[in-house]
Amino acid sequence: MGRTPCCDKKGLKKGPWTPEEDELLVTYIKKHGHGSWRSLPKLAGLLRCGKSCRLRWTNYLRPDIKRGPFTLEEEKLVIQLHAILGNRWAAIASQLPGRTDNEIKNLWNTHLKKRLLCMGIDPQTHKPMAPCGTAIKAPASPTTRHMAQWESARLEAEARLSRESELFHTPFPKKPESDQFLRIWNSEAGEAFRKFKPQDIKTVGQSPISQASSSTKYGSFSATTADTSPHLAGSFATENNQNYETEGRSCRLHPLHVMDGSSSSSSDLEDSTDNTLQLLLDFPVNNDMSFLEDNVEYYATSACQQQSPLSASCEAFRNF
DNA sequence: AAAGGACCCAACCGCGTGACA
DNA sequence: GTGTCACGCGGTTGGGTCCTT
Repeated sequence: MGRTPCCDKKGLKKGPWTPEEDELLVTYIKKHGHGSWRSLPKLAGLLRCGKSCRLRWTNYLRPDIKRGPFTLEEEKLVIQLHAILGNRWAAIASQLPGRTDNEIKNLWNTHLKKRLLCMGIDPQTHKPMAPCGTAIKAPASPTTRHMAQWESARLEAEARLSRESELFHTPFPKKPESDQFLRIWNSEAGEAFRKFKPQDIKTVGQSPISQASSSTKYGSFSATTADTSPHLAGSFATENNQNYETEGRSCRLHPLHVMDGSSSSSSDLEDSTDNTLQLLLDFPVNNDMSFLEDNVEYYATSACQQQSPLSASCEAFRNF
């Protein structure tokens, strides 16, 4: 299957957008929504391809775009998320309201990458670099990998929900971040977790995560998580066990919390899988997600306070 | 003040993939 | 099952701006 051109480029304008073009695009989208990007330029009276219009809108003209320099908190968050997700800018951007993937990509390539290098941190591995300039190689523990995969899948799902709810007619409400987690919880991923039974692992061999993600466009994730998710669920719940208070008080649930794979061996995880998975299944299912309300702040601070694979980047960044 | 290098960032390019006929 | 369309994503580019000499 050959790649099809995004549009017939004959007579189409390229290069910087003029204020007049911006005005045409904004006016049209405000009135009709973007609909099909391919047909939008013609309908809006623009001599641009749909792709160009989409990029201009998503990266610049969207009313919820947050302009101006990144704050220190945002930069820290980008570094932390990059340690988990790598160069998956869209997934990272989904965690920074008002910031675009392009903006974050530029921030990373122009500022953060260099800053980490200057501090002796490998920007790809987020580990201290050996004197020769290469990162000190330490094999990621299964726990680390599993949590990273879970975090990736979670962020992907969240990004998708975010996109779905980002129809123009909605006035871009400023929702508390916890609402996003509530949406996740109510989404297919959360649904799968709520319905998941331990025996499913044995009989089906597929995790709730992979079940949930298999129906999404992010199926490529499910292929990965399917192999590992029993461990993932174990590690997820194991850590949760350390922070979950059953008396109805607040509890922490955050993957970054468990990024230190050295804290538990894989055999420990195997042994505790039944108990911990049960704990996971015992999670509140009545939409009481108050325990996640401090999640965002947790993102911004937790990895820096703990010994995690992120701690090298965070520590160096904090002291920069 | 001028020249040239460094930096920044908006925009483009090409690929991967889901949806659909 | 296959081909096409449409879209989103990550990588790259190039022109404008800033900084240094």
